[in-house]
Amino acid sequence: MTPADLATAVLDAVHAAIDAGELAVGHDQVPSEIKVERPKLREHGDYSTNAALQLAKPAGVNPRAVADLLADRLRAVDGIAAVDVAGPGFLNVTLDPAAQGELARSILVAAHAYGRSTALRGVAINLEFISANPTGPLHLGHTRWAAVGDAMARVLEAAGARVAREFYINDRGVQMDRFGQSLEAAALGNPIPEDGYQGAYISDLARQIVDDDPSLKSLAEPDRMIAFREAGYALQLEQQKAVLDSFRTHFDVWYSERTLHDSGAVDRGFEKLRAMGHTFEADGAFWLRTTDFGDDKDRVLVKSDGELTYFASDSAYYVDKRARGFDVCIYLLGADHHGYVNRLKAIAACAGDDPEYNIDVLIGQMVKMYKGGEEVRLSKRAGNIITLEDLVDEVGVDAARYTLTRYPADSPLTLDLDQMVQQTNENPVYYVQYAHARISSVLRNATDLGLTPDAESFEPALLAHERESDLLGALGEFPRVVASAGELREPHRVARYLEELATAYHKFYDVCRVLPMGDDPSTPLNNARLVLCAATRQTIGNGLDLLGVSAPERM
RNA sequence: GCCCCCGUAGCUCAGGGGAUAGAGCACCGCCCUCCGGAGGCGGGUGCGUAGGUUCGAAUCCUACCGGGGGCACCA
Repeated sequence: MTPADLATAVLDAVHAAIDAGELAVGHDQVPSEIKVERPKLREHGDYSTNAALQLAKPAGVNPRAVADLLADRLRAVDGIAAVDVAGPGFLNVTLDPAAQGELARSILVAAHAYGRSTALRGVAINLEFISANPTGPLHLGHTRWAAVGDAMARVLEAAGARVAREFYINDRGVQMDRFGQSLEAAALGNPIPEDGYQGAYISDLARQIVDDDPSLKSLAEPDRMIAFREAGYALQLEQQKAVLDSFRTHFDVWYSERTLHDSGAVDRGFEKLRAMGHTFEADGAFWLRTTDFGDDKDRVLVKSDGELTYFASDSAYYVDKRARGFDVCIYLLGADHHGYVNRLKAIAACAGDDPEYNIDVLIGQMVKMYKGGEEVRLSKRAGNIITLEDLVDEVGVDAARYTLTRYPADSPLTLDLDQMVQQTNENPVYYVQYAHARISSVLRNATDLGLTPDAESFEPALLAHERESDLLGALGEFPRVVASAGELREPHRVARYLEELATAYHKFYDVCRVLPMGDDPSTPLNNARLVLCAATRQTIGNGLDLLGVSAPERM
């Protein structure tokens, strides 16, 4: 019996009690989602629900009275061994060991599908993240979005959504020209312009461009700057793609801002917004009246000199995404963009969409990194940056991805690089991976003994040890964790869950012998525990996969 | 000035209204007669302050204090 099954049973009991006239509430007053959770304390049973506490008020009765009558009905449910009423009116449910152990078998049957759901089936989601300028290497902040964004995509896919990972290339505007000028200056041995890019990678890039085509240096202006700009753009974009590829973050769409303009999407976007009636002209400029929808001021789309603003691109881009068939557009932006949330939502509203559903703007906070007791600055301009590559070189893809995804993206993060390097073995990712490798080892040894987890002859009632029960309880949480991680756009919940699951396994392993001792014959208990091991390995593997972290069989 | 985020153990951080608030690191002990000790077990006067809502608040609301970030016909 899974938590979901139990929630259904509780709900059934509530409705039956109403039908029997024992509860004076309407069926429509019953919450559709009954909360069933794992109590912290063992003596509070396997599961606990506050259903009675919630129903007491509308029923106008003492919560314990409600709990009592629900308890009577639940005791009759198959698989439930005991129901206690505790505290103000909690229902503490203890499952029949067989009903609980059955979960292990069902996990083996579901295999890779365990944890997946259909909550978002049929929903097309556009998930945009990183979206760096193609003017430099990806830094630590981008790395966080790479890890979190990709994990989020995987979690949403696990809920049944169709997800496109999209990278918006900011390849238009004055930053690109500054980039070109910087490369040009470096190639010619001139000082880099004041407002240019100062990083050491600029001279490397300039050298490579000249090596590829020495004739660029002798071009006349403005062709020379443009040539350097374009060559640098191509190389830098290629480099970003390569490094993201090595980070196991694969984008489905690389969307160029230039393309947005060249394809007429901007005109189409304006057309749409004009048709919805939220644009106006004033002071020689063309505006979007975002104040109609909560923005603190209206925004200019076309400046009085005829130039488009960046906001014009944002607007057109959103309309374009929707026109490409996406139901929900999720943006993962850096903290420095938080002022954009309201105006992006206003764009959606101006386009006639529901800003509470069609658009979701998530703000990720900064990553600070300390090395040698001092903060490492992350400025792309300053040059002293930690890049995605640096981080991966030092700690590896698994540790980097895991460490960055185990925290909520909206909380500022401080990492000590020295600590990550020195204490690599202490990193939680190894704790979780170790559990997977440990189980793999047990299963390998089982194979050597001619044993294999057998779901057919599996006797679930044998898994009655406290540590086995705890482990089964942890395994049962996985689908709910994945579902809530998707709903809340918080993939870190999966990582935190895996740490708990790994702990439950290690504790089980410590006191429950899985394989027969010495030359002892294999017993049904050995098989039951092997099935439990296999189910745990499957769940850890599925969870790590959602984070894009490998599940090693040996370490 | 206006807006957003954050204040939880010595440090880094989890905790979507539930019962006695947790983990890792650091520190001190203990556990290998066979499945991986990268493990397990024990050791703690912590929710910034003050109100409010609730049967119940770290969680929701208000004010204040402290830290960070942001305001454009920039990109």
